[in-house]
Amino acid sequence: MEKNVNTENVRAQMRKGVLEYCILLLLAKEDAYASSIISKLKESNMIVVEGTLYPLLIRQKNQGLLQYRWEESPQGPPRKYYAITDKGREQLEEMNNAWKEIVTTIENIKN
Amino acid sequence: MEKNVNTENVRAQMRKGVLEYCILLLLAKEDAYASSIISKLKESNMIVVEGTLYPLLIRQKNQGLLQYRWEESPQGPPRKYYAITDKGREQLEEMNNAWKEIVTTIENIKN
DNA sequence: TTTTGGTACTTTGTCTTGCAAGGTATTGAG
DNA sequence: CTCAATACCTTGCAAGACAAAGTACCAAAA
Repeated sequence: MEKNVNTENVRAQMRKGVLEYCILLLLAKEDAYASSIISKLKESNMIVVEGTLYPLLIRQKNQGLLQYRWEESPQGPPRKYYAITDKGREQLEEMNNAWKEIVTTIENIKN
Repeated sequence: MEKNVNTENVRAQMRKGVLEYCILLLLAKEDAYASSIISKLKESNMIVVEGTLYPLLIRQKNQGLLQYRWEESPQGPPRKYYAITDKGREQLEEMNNAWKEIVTTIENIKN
């Protein structure tokens, strides 16, 4: 079905633009490790895969937006819990504003 | 000013996700040529440059979403007027839905 | 007639980023 | 001691945004 492929592309592209925003939104509420972030985003229809998320988390950590700590898991290997930093919260503020602007812009273009 | 650079990056990334959507929204209202599209988007705070827009229009044309015709200009070289096709309008419908979903998703994540 | 300035379209090269696919490591159950 | 489940990480490819440079057309001034 060509239509479904197309539809997925369209959604995928829009998601990309707000992925980093979503990560910060989630981590602003509570610390989380990569696999749990993927689960949470999936619940919200934001499909992300490991190969996308891990590099993204590392990038945000390198920018000083996130930090992490290791925690034992009840089962399996230890988990890398990410937490948002003060700088991350500042960035999140910027993103909140940027998001509002984009939404407004789209409304404007639609008239 | 590091903050401004960052702010611009944030906005730029979000814009990317909706650029194709904005083009179709504009062309659904009236035909336009590249330079005028850039002007219109600039008015709406959607900064786009030539090197981004031209390949994008060509891509959308190759996908059958747009078609074009040449028109004389009152001054300077002729203009390539783009018009949205039926297929383009279908795609626009998909994008409208995708956009609504994304907005809803962000609201959900914010709680 | 040649130059200049404005308008418009196009291409090239670089850099970033998303993602599929494959890899490594830890733990507990059978 | 293997197997399954859970986690984390890396590599290689492809798409796309953008800066910068290039081409082309037209009209008016020099």
